[in-house]
Amino acid sequence: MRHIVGATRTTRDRWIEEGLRALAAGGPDAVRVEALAKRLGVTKGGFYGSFADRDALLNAMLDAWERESTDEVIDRVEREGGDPKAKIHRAGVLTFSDDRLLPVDLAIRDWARRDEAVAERLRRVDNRRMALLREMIGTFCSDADEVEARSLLAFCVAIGEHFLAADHGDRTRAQVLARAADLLLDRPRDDHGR
Amino acid sequence: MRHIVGATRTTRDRWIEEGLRALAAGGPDAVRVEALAKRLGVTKGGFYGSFADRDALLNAMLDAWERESTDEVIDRVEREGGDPKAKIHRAGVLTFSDDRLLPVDLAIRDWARRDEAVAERLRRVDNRRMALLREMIGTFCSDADEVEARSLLAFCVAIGEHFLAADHGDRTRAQVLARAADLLLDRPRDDHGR
DNA sequence: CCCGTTTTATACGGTGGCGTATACATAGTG
DNA sequence: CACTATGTATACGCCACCGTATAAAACGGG
Repeated sequence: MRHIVGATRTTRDRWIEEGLRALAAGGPDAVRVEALAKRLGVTKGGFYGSFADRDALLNAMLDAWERESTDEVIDRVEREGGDPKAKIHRAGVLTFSDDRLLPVDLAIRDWARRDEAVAERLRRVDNRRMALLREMIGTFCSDADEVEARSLLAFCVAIGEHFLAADHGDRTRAQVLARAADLLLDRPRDDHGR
Repeated sequence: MRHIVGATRTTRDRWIEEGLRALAAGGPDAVRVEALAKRLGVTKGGFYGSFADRDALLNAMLDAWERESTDEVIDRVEREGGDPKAKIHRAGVLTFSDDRLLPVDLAIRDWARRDEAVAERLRRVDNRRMALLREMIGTFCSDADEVEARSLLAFCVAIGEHFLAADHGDRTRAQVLARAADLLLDRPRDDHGR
């Protein structure tokens, strides 16, 4: 029985997609061949035609994620233009507000703490994102050390926010984040560069 | 055959301790009764005398962590005194530089994204830490919204730093963090409060 | 020194997961 | 229409893990 399909996607990609969903929902340990098969409405029979083993799937998932969360996001940000603050915001939105990419991103960050190969991939991705941040913040801040510090802060808050459970009294998290963004993305009062 | 022992610690605590080590090293899925037994030089036979099941151990681990990472840290910070900036730094050091507490803390943050009960505990802990940050930052910054924003930034960087893989060119991570701390913990130039 | 409590070793049944083998189905292509 | 990919179902052996049962050992108080 063919599933609904109608998709041009190869079966391989469907395993990867479902694998990323499982990763997002339960971490790498939740990526189980038989569980994915069930969710795909299939038995695991065909899996080993597309992948040597479970590990090959995990690698393919990381490949797909790496491509999607660098080239595609950066392309879109550059293509749609805007002022630096807007670009940073858009990059943040594309990466960290996407219901699909965000949970995968967070899961991979935790995974990277335990797996050097994953850490290496994450480093590539993060370096590209940091380069983007540096460039944007460099347009209104002339002290290179401060650019680096602000970039790190911006990146850390974009990620750390999701690992933080604290409340903010009357304020919403979004309100506090908006204020934090102002602190980081406004030109320093004493900056005379550019 | 008794092991080395000589410890006054009850067996229950040894399971918890080893459980936290496993949690730190591999996340909640790595907390396996038989694996812990092996590392304790014991078989799992006695485990079910101290705990109803694996889940009871996980809860006991969270209890121990919650107590250790709030009361004990906060007590020490208050007891040893110093100016606000020093206190914040000490709290950070105690929580986030401890080779034992830090990895557990990070693992629990990831865990909390998938388990509401864990998230609830984390919220309690984080709220106490945020209260401390607010208080400290409030001593040199009079705008309540800005205090909240800076506190969030400080907390996010303390955590997010460990989930970030980016490099900083010639600079070390520590150097960039020091500059970031300056940005967050120096009195605003235009603050006339207090 | 003895008895109850606690900790332990061992053995068992059950479950879930991986990877393999094999045979069936369903395209797509000449 | 065959013939060959490719995907699929089913069944198997294997291992890791959970929780239970049971009996032996260690320990501590009377």
